[in-house]
Amino acid sequence: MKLNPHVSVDCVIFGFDSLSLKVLLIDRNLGLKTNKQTAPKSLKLPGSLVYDDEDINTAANRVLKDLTGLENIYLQQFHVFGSPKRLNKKEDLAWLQSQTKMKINRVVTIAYYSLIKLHLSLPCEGKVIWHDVMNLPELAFDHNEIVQKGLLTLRLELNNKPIAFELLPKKFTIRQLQKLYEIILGKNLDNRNFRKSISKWEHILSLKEKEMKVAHKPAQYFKFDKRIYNKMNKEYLTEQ
Amino acid sequence: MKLNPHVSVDCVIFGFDSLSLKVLLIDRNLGLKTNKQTAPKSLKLPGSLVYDDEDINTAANRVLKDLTGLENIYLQQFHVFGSPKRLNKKEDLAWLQSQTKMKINRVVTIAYYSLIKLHLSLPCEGKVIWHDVMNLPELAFDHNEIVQKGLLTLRLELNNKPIAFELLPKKFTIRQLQKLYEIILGKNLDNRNFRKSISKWEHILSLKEKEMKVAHKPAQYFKFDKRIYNKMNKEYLTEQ
DNA sequence: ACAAAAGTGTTCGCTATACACCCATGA
DNA sequence: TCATGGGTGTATAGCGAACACTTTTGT
Repeated sequence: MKLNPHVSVDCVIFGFDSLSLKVLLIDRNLGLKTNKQTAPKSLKLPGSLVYDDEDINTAANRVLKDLTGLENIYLQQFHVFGSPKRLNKKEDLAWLQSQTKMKINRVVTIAYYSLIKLHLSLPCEGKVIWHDVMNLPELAFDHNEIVQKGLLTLRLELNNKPIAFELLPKKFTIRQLQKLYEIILGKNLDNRNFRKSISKWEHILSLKEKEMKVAHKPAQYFKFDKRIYNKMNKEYLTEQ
Repeated sequence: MKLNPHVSVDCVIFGFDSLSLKVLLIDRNLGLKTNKQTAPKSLKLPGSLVYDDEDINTAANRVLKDLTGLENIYLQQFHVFGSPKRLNKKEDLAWLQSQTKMKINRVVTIAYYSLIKLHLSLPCEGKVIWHDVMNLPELAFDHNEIVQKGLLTLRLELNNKPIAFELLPKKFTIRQLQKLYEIILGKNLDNRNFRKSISKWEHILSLKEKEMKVAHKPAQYFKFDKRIYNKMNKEYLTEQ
């Protein structure tokens, strides 16, 4: 099974820690033996060339699984970056050739975004960097552009698909949900209006459970019910 | 300059003739000398492999220009089709190899959709088929799937971008605009409510001109003003 | 008692929807 | 004069936005 040197996938993996939105980055100098202390960080998105007989979605899932051990994760293609100038930085091309041991001229990359629950402990700790999605440093290739486009896509899809719940723990408070919306949309929301609108969403169920040991009125926990969501959504689509 | 045998672009080119939404197809048996009369139609979307040093957007524009002579046309990437099984039909693979004279294993294709004004006379008449977008016959490769996804994308973007005017003549009637919306959205709209809502769109200007020689009350012509649209849209985006 | 976040209602303007008739023209 | 599509207004329900205070807990 041979890697195709012309087509790759790159994953923008988002996570949410109740305070800010993070993106998973890899330091490609981390494994180097030389200059361990002094080597500058060289951050990039996780990605891979695609195998000759591999579906591109499978390739994106493979990258995600190899890195985090997770499967059946929300993962969606959002844009192709196909400029021949993508590899113009010398160090990027050099790194790619040394990694793959292939001669590489140009790579068209298909960008995916993925949403994972950051509070779960993953087997990739230490090997990866969760960086705040705002104020990213310069990344390899055109990866800054890819993250920006991914964030924009996330923002546009927030109102069409139940993606917020992919980023939150199974039980969450309204405050957490609102904070997540505020970060992704990039604006503050009115707490009363927010509660009012989600109280109409039948796919959000309140649990009996409340927060414990917090120095304020404890918040109610809620959960997302996928079955109800799908049922409602189906009705909505068919009545049009 | 060499074609890259792994990456292609395919274009779903939509047109609107005031009655139905059409898609541009090519009969790849049309040029064959043998069986001129009896050869079955073998329809496909226009597309091309990408040159080694060519940007993918440039490649899509090239396909469009070569076919229609048109430049600066609305053209947008919407999905990548990357299953290794895309070329599973024997006749598809054979045709591709004979066309390109290259050995081809798998091709990842980036699908674009494009909107053109069908009432303009194009240099491709006779060479292409404008087929109603509904009830398409079986197309080559996975091109049926590509058209369906393109149509879905068009539907979703209709409310976010001024794409309807790319399909209409420069001056158009409200009825034409409504008909286009109805076809793309797949449902009937109330004429009074439709007129009411677009009368609020400041980027649609009524012209002095009316229809002539029609056997009913002549309709007012309108035009789309891109400058006003951009101004409004900019204000909308910044005030969020 | 205080700090800190949870939770709760009302008003107003806008928008979506439903619905029926007269008008201008060519044939 | 008839057939054809153009063009018009009103009433209602629901939604989004603005806005301030009380409640519950831990310290």
